[in-house]
This record gives sequence, structure tokens and C-alpha cells, in this order.
Amino acid sequence: MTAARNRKESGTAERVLDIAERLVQVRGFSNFSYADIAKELGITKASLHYHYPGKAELGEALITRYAARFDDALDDIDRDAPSARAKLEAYADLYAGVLRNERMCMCGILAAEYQTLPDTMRSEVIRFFDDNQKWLVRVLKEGKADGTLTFSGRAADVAQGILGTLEGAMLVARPYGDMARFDAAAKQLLNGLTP
Amino acid sequence: MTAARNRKESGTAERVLDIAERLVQVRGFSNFSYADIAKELGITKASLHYHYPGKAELGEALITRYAARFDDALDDIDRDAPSARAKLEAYADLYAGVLRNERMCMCGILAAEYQTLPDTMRSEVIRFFDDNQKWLVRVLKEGKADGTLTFSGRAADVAQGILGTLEGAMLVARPYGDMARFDAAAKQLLNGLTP
DNA sequence: GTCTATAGGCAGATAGAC
DNA sequence: GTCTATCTGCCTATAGAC
Repeated sequence: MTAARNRKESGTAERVLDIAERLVQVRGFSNFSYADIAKELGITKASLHYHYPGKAELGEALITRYAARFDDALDDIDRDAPSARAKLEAYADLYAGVLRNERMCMCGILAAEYQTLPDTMRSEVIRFFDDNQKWLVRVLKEGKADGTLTFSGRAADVAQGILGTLEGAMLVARPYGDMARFDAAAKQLLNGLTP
Repeated sequence: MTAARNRKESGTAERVLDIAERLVQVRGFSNFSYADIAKELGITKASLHYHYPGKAELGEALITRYAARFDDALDDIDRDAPSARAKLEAYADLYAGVLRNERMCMCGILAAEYQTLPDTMRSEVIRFFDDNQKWLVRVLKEGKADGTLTFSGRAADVAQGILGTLEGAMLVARPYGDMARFDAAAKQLLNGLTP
């Protein structure tokens, strides 16, 4: 692991991901092309195939990086948030931040396209959701312990509910272009988990 | 309005919609083609253009029929359900029935593709959501009156929350192929609204 | 690493015969 | 209404020069 790999080296491969990431989150995976990326980056389509041989490989790289960053964000929350309840708020804020950029959660939009995705991408989408739920389960249990969260039923079910609710809130709020819509949903969700 | 229009006349135009509807709900609007429909129906692509001049017109017809049927289903619920709470359960069951066929709500999947949809389709998607929320607001108010539902905050916000939660639960449950996942989310949602 | 050039396929769409 | 034939454009992908 070189120092360069730890820094934010913006080589071409990384810039390709930056552009493709936005395109996926706005239009969906099957609604952007190598031509779109090439045009924006100022290189040719053929050059893109040097970095990512096919669209499937590009897609895998996109999810991998996205999931890793999300994971880092969850670590940050664990470090900084003073309570389980605060962690959950920060978690909802992650989603809000994505929506504020007029994007959908990458794995949320990929879930909608799931039936047309290559197998490798499917597995990564599922893993993203599973990892999120694992984190949420831990936070829910912490919240029950520290008294900042309350819920009935299995923590795993509640975690799945939280994930689905936030994904759904984004999905529906984005066509309206209405952040308040998402915020209201997030607030209700949190209220339902508050003692 | 002829008798034929009231019956389920399965002329070609209608059968095209049947096939396209399934394709949209499974793959998404931009992931099926006239060729897919033609092949399944046993006619040529060119013939499809006679019934629906372009994909945009086909898309409009799809949403229009879907929304009309959904509206009918809501009327049925209003007629048959004994309480507001029962109406809400029946509403969630509508979604469950779609998911059971391994489909996504049509307007949910179109919401994910929203940025790539023709304007006319966009308006219809929004209208579908608006109509749903209007119905939900009425049911929520009925529930407060008949004592079968409880909630705090504005009914409109709660209605939006319900819609988003169910759409999100479908979105995430479908890749897992797990109905139980959706059912658990729906149950939690209902529990949160039960006195 | 990036280019030009091109292949091969599929998309939505149209003209015109029947 | 449905057909054959065809068009134009975009897609992913590859070969090979620089």
C-alpha cells in the first residue's frame, strides 16, 4: 500500500469512477454510456476500456468504492456520535446528503435495476445492504442499552425497516425535488424509535 | 362507452400493455424494447408502432391504466374494509401482491428512472403518488375519527411516510426475493399507527 | 495510456405493400 | 392491422498504431 494509494490520487481511473458514480446515481446504471463518461472526461471511449474492460467491471468498481466510503462514514459516526440515537440521526443525514445532490443512493437505484445487473454487481448490492443492516442492528442494541433508542420486535427487522424506509423516502422525494419531504420521513422514523 | 370497453376486451393494444407492464415492473422502462414485446406477442415491431407510435406514448398508456386500476382497487378497499385500520392493511396488501409476482410497483421503479423519462410520463408518476397520498390522508383522518389509527404530526406527512416506506420495502425486498422481509416492514409500519 | 478506426448488434422509428 | 424492408443512431467492445 503506497502513500499515493492512501491519498486521493486522482488518476484517470479514479476520475472515471467519479463521473460514472454521479451518472449512476442520477440516471441509473443502464442509462449512461462509455460515451457519456468519455465526453465529460475529454478522452475517447476506447481509452476507458483500458481502465475498465467492460461495463460490468466498471460497475463492480463503482459499488466497491461506494461501499468502502459508506463504511468509512459509518466508522466516523461511531467515533463522533455521542449516543446511539445520535448515530441514527447521523445515518439518516448520510442519505439526506446524497439526496441534496439530486442523487439516489447508488445501491437503491441499482436495486431498482437489479434484474438487469450482472451477477457480480448483484452480489455487491446485497452485501451493501447486509453491511448496513449489520451496523444498524448494532446501533439499535446500543440504543436499547444506553436508553436513547426504543423499539419492539427483533433488531434485525427494525434495521431492515430503517434501511427500506430511508431508501423509499429518497426514491419518492427525488422526483418531487423536495428535501423537506425526505426530512419529514426521517424525522418520523426517528420519532418512532425515541423513548 | 360501449359494452366492449367495459368488458376486458383483449385486443392487441391491451395485450401489448399486459406484456409491457410486466416488463416495466421487472426490468424498468429503459430496459425493455419493442422487440421484447413483439417477440412475446408474436407480431413484428413495426406493428407495435401502429398501436403506440413511440415508446413515450406506450409509457403514458402504461401508467394511465396502472393508475386507473390502482384507483379501482382503492375504491374496493373503501367499500369492503370495516375500519380505517383495515383499509391501511389492505393497502399494504396491494403492494405485497405486486411483490409476490416478483414485480416492483410501476411508479416506484419509474421513480428510480425519473431523470430519463419523457415529461408526460414524469407528470403521471407524480400524479400517481399524489393520488395515493390523498387517499392515505383521508384514511388517516378516518382512523383518527373511528379510533382505529393513531399518529402525531400532519396527516399529509404521515401519508408520505407510508407511501415511501412501502415503496422502499419493496425496492429492497425484491433483490433478496424475500416476501417475509416486506411483510415485516409492513407490520412494523402498521404497528406504529395502531393505538 | 491514449488514440483512430471499425466491427457487430440492438435500439426506436418510418415507408409502403398487402 | 400486420407485414417486409430499411434507416439512422447509439451501444459495448476490439484491433492495432503511437
